[in-house]
Amino acid sequence: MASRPESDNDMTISRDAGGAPAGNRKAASILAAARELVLDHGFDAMTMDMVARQAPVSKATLYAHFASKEELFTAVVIDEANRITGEIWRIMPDSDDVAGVLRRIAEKFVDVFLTEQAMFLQRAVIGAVSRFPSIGAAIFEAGPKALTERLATFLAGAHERGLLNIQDPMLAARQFLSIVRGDLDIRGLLLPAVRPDRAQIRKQVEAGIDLFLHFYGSRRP
Amino acid sequence: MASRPESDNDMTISRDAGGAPAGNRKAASILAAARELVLDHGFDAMTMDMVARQAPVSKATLYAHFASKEELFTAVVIDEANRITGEIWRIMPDSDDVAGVLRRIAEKFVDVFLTEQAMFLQRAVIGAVSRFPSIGAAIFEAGPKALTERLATFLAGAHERGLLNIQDPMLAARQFLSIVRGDLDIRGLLLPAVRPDRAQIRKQVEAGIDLFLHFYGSRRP
DNA sequence: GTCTATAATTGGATAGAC
DNA sequence: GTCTATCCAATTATAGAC
Repeated sequence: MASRPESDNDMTISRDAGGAPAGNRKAASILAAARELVLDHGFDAMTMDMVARQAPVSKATLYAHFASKEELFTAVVIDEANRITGEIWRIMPDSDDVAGVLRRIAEKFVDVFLTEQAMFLQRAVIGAVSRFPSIGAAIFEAGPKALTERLATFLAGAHERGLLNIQDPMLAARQFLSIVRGDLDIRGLLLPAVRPDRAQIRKQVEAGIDLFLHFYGSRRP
Repeated sequence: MASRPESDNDMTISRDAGGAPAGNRKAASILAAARELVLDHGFDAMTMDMVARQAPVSKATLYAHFASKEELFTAVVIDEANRITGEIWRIMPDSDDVAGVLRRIAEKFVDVFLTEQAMFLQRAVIGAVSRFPSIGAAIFEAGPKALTERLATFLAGAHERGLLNIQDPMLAARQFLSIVRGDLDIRGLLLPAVRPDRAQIRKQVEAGIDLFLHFYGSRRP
């Protein structure tokens, strides 16, 4: 967690063009600092003093931009979730090579969602859900739900073209993502020190695709 | 979360037989209070004052039994994890009715692991892992890892008896549990207010067993 | 808008009497 | 072992000068 690229697609912050004053830069640096601290320490272990020190701004300035710690946390989390899920949206093409598309989706999925960074985010969010349920709902909508629906749409299209035989696309999409995921998410959440084994992940992805296609291949099960 | 049955299998607390004085009852009531508060609020939102008030004991008494908040939290979590996983151990028989066994495992699995209670526990643990990694490791060993290994042993036995065709029992066990789980864990963790749909869960379990057996059934895939 | 300094509260942990 | 009362550090949030 040494260095992390700064978020670049936040809607509330315009780029620092000529006219934009230092205020936006301050807000951006606050958000960047908060992002790093949230990902490293979670909600509770991150203090507003730490944010102010790292930004670096005064606490008064910090509160001038974000009314409370919760609001700052929510801003960080939603921003990050959109950034992460956006990675997968881009590589969801409509091709007749079903196995190839599934492989690319699966590999991108494990690459993006199971990174150390995404794990820190999930840990922070899950730990905060009890107190801020709306954050959990927002993440669920922007993340797993959107991804499953997108995949289900692709699977339904493949079914109509006779490439697959799928009666319930949403169920099949959930199954596919679950198989590919395996226990990687649990391991990542509970064992922060253990680095995942890339070779085993690849093997798990391949085996998952085989299992899925063996059942949903065009021949009627 | 109105009432919750009290834990009854804690090793550090003897039952309140004749000789046992009030000390054990105090410790038990502390643990019960902490358990409820941990499950309802998580580690940080639970304060030692709340525990003392709910036990009800004084804070000094509390600290006489548990040296720190972390120690109390760990005691609660390990105790609860053993209780939950113990539920599944019991119904893992050695039968030739593979589909029946898998169905019973899957149903018990979703029943036990995906209860509101277990979800609160997972939320509390995951939120605390960043600061107390040993807790995450302990839960992982006692929970997912032990269950997967046990299931893998059963699958390997079925393979040797010619009932299934499984080359990698651990991989297959992970796949089976993942399919059955689907996105129920994510939903449970992120959407505490949403009650799971029992009918859909049952359908998901059945579909998962079909998918699994279609590939690993005795005929060579 | 931004800063320094501080208020106000909370919460983990303890002292001393019984 | 248990209680009441309290200490001390940390933390969120704000007041007032510039």
